[in-house]
Amino acid sequence: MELPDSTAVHLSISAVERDTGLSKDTLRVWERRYGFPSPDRDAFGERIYPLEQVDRLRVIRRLMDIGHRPGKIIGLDFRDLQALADSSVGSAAANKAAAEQDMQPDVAHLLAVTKTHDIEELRRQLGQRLLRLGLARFVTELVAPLTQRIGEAWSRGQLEIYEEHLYTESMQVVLRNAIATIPQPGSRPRVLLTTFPSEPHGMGLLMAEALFALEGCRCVSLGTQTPVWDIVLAATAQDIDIIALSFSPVMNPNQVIDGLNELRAKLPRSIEIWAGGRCPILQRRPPADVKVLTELSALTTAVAEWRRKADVQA
Amino acid sequence: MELPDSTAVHLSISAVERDTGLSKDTLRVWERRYGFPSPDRDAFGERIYPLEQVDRLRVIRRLMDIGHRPGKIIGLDFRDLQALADSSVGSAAANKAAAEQDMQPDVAHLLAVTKTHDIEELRRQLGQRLLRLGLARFVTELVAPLTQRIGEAWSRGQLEIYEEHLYTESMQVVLRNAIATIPQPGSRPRVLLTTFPSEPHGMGLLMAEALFALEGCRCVSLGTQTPVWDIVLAATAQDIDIIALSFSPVMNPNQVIDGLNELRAKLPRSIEIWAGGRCPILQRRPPADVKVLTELSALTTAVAEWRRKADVQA
DNA sequence: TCAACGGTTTGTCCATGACAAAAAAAGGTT
DNA sequence: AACCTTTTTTTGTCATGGACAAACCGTTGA
Repeated sequence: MELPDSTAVHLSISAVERDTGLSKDTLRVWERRYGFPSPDRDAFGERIYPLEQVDRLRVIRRLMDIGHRPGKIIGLDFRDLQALADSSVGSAAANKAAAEQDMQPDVAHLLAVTKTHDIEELRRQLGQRLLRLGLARFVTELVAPLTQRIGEAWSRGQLEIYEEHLYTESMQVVLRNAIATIPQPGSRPRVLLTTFPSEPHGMGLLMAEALFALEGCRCVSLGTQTPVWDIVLAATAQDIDIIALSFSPVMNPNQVIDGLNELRAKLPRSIEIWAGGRCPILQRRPPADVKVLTELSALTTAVAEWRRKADVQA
Repeated sequence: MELPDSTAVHLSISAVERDTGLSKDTLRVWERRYGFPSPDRDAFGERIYPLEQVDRLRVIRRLMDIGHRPGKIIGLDFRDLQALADSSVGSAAANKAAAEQDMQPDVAHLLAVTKTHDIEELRRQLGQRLLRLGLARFVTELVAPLTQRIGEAWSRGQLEIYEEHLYTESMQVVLRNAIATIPQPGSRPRVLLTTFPSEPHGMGLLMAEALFALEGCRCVSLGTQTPVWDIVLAATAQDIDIIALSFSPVMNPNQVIDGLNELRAKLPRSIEIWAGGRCPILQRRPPADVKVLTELSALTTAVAEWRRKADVQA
């Protein structure tokens, strides 16, 4: 497949912002300070970024999420970045070998199935695993790690966007179906699930909803991308106890922190905020008065703890 | 609820960007040109926006989505804006009277139920209607008009964003469940469903998927917001006959046209593009070689026609 | 009725300067 | 060596003001 015309292999600054998550300001200031990226200019003097530079920016972005600082890594070439990425992923989570060895055979297998584009087969296998493991283990042991692998594979360029979409859609169908079969008791806590406006990924929400529902919580999902103020409105209108928010690694760290602080300030103290998802900033600088769930498996105990506290007060 | 300190009732420029969808550049240039918004400054000389101005910005944004231009409406005060919103929605579609008179009793009833925030009740009633009408009529006669009303009510400010989210989520659950029960034959045409990157609304896709599936088509949904190039990749990889795209009224007309042309250019002639949804530009200036479905009900006959053509060629 | 055309509106881009907050480095004490 | 405090460096975001293409609007002429 060919890409003949030059417009196709260059991206505008706003396209790069969208694709990398780096703001226009940041892109310009990096160019000024570090000399990278070094976009060409079109006939109007506007920046146009070659695809290879955008790819490199994505890797840099990913390394920064792990904790590296731009000044140190921005000069490295693609090969060094890739090597650093591979090694850092290991050391950061202390699971170097885990990448291939510890990966559940099931996870590896399903990752492979995803790459074959055979959706029927993928969906069938997912359904099978669901029945075998039960919903709780299905979510914590398979969906969570598999989704993470898919994300990693995508950001390494090993997976096309549409393949990721196919996976997400299939998995959503399976999860939603499973959730629908759980009877909804009117029990406490009442949980509101959603994401911030800049977070379009809904998979984390579904995983959380499944686990909350299994614990007998009353779930109210708003879907993705709800403005902060509307989260407040919905929480009060629906008599909510816990607001569960999901964050993916691609979210702008500042928006995460600002949003959480703003939400906390506008919300009555009695409503708790729980934040989950594989977003680095949450672990590095968790805001006060927000419960950060590092692992999905922590959700069950957290609910139990909430109930104990509620009983004491009552 | 009190918000005593000044930081709480003011938002930074990035917070306003997040909440209104207006870029920082736009916010600054409006201030320069029109004198609105007119944010205060904090101790460091940075803009801080009072909540009331943010609310007004949101209304302006809504009106612009309908087709108004900022220069004309930005000077109006809140009351005038509200009035304009009311009248515009009606006159634009030339269905002023229709708004209340022609509305199916069911649609009106469910709109009312949505406003009560009682999701269980809403979901129960939807399920009931689904059984009574059957999926095809449920989609064309109830979901489509109801979704439209909800959108209108929202743009008139009669419905909060979170109420719209609640409706969307409930309806999606019902529709997805219904779709899951349809057996999937391996039959032609194979249909790929998705939206362009700037179109986050997935309801139209679900409605279309339901109808396609009922016609015995093989549906492959990518969910929302797939880049054009990935649509091409997916279509070829999945051996697709028809690409079905959904557009809501809020989509930027240029992006609609540009995207469709780009897609058409990159796609083999044998793959058809069908575009649906209540997007004005589609009817005013439909691009060549793209089938525009004005009404959902036209989908059934369109599929029949496609099959006839396919038979002739075979 | 429609198409072509000039004027206006509007969003986005650019360059450069500034500065607070976070991180790292340096220094001093137990 | 371990720990706290202070300085220095790094880094992202904000501000200003100028520029311009593309979209839009109203008008003219066929």
